[in-house]
Amino acid sequence: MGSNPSRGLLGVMMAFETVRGMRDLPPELARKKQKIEEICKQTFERYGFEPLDTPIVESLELLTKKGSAGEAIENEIYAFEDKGGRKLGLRFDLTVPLARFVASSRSLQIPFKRYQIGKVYRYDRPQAKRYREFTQADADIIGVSSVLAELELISLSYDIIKELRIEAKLALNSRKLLESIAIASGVKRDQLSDCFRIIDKVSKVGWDEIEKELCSKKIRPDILDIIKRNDLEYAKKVILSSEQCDNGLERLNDLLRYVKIIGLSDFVNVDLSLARGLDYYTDIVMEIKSLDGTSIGGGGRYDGLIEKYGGKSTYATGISFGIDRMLDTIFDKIISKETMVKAFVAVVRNEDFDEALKVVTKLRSMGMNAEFDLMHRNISKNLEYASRKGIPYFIIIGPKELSERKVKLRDMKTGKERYFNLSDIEKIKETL
RNA sequence: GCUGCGGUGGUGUAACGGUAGCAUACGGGCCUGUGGAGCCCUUGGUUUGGGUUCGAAUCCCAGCCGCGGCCCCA
Repeated sequence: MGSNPSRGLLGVMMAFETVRGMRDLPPELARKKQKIEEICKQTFERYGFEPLDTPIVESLELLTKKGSAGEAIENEIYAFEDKGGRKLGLRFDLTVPLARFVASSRSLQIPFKRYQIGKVYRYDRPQAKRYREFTQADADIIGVSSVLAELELISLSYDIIKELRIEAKLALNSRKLLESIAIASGVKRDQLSDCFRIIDKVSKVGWDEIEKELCSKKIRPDILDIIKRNDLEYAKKVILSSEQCDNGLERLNDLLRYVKIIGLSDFVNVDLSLARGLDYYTDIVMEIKSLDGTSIGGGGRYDGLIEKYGGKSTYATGISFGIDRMLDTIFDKIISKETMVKAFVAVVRNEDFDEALKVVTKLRSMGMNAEFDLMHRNISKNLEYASRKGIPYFIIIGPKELSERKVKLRDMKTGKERYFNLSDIEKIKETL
């Protein structure tokens, strides 16, 4: 088919489909996605984060600013020119727009805690769980140097994961520490970026494979021995014996101590191989992985980014959740087969239809989600419709009921039926 | 952007190079006011464009889309 409408043999117009890498969500999935977003939003707000809304379109210059996201992601930017010849692009994350906002805000109250849930775009090869348009939920704390900021992020991550009933763990590491270990084991400064990228793949390809890769790039593989142990005490000894000073170890230990205090030690694992791809991370990095290994969120500290966008040097740390990834992993764990519709109103005879209209209007004015038969189908079909759609209550208006100025309310689950007077429909809502 | 595999109604499947069929979903009907059932009926398909052939879902080439890998990442 192709993304343009094509013509079949008889010149008949074929239907459009979504463009490559983008998808429609049918009601069942859209409902779940909304539910996930809602949980994120409520959690963020419970922790005192405020919403920020920024444009999807940014200047290409901002998005490609060197030293921010890294070269690799530049190839993934959806870029285009507008009619005025301005070079623009679609945001590939929510952190860069935030940094722009902060950099250009003169009077931000610190700490600035903001959240944002929105679509982002990356022009890469679509595969399962990889889309060119996807939704992220971001929470960031600006202006705080203490790892208490990271603690907040970890804590809210736990709350979200728990509420979604996803089985996942949070991996934690420090780029500074990793850097110190690398330098101490003979990796040259200009090899760090490559080195980290390779190490980050361990869980995917295994130790032997990355050792080969390191060697092929002429990077000394000694670092692997340290990382393999995944032992902070051992790492400490290695670093202390060299001349690395600001190694991030202390901060990582502080954070772990706090994590223990709030009882999340089981949720958080130190993983010395965690590096993460984006270049703007400077210290603590974290990643949330579900048990099947897919990454559903990640983040870390990016203390240098805001300055790069013309602001003053500012501490910053944040986390971002991949809503679509969560949606794909949850799939049917959140049972939301029921529609938001609470009641369906149907008549037995068409001539009583006006009464149904009045009743449904009344229900809606009370704030109740209600539907009625738009198609004049018979009662049996309507029951079937309501049943399949999972509407919990069915209101029947027939000659028997009307002769007593009543309606019948049927509980679709139990089959129990009760009568209500037409004059006090309000009572229906109270009793549900 | 590079690379391997794939593509039949909405969904799931069948068809030696020779009549595109089945199931399910959707829509309609019956059961004459109580549902997820049953019976009957309708609609709807070979990803697109070329080529080979008397004849292509089937073979060849290209595009599109999907899946996996590289790259990277949510």
